[in-house]
Amino acid sequence: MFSSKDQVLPSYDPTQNHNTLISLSLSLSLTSVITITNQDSRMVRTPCCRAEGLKKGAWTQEEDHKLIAYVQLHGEGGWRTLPDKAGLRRCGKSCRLRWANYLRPDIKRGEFSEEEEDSIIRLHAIHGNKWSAIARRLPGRTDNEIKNHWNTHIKKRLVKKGIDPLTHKSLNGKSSDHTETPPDKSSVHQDDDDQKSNKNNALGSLSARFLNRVANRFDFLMLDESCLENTSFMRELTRILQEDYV
DNA sequence: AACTCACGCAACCGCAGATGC
DNA sequence: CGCATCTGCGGTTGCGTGAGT
Repeated sequence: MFSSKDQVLPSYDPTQNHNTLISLSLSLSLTSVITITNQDSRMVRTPCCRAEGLKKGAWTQEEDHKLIAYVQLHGEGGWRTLPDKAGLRRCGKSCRLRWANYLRPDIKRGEFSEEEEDSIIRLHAIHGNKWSAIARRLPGRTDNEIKNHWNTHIKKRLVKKGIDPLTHKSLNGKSSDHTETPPDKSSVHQDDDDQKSNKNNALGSLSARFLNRVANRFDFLMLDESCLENTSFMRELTRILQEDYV
């Protein structure tokens, strides 16, 4: 049931938030709509790496060794303070990423098998671009790796086969219900403008990120592919959001 | 051999949600 | 309860490399 990621990261249990998620009302989604659409009022956050002189770019062997040694000794977590303690001139975020995507001992390197690719396609049909959710179900593969593989290989292959990688339906235009079709990522910024100028169209042009968040909140309900086919579910969701938003 | 282009992948960035105080 | 900080996630960028000319 648990992926290797969960085993390696005992402090992180993706299932533990479900009760919290259940209690979240759709008004939270409304908040998300407003946040997404109002790019101009985007909150300014302090950069994660305030200190100057922090190294960026490719990691050296020495840095890798330091990070591995530290994590093996102290475990994961405390990424903010880890660089200082481990003697690394790196941002904590960068350390976490390096560990999670490259240094973790359980990471499976090398080409994706056919079975793995099939799983990715199937899981993408259910979860969309929720790479971490997909990664949890593919032991040894990281979300970053899966995301890269999807974008560089699988997506192209599906298009070649005449399958829309976003909807997983035929590109021949058989699908007529666009309410369940996530928007193309390239249209996200344009969509934001549309939403500002036309409130009624807001729901039809939400960003993929927002849809993913909504999907995430319903993750515990969407346990199989039938949910994807369940257009009434999507219509109901749209209706609820519309009621909240308008 | 030199140059350009396309591709793949590691790493970065900015945000949202979780958590701590 | 509200604010600040930390962590995780998805989108994006940019560098290295190999193929093509």
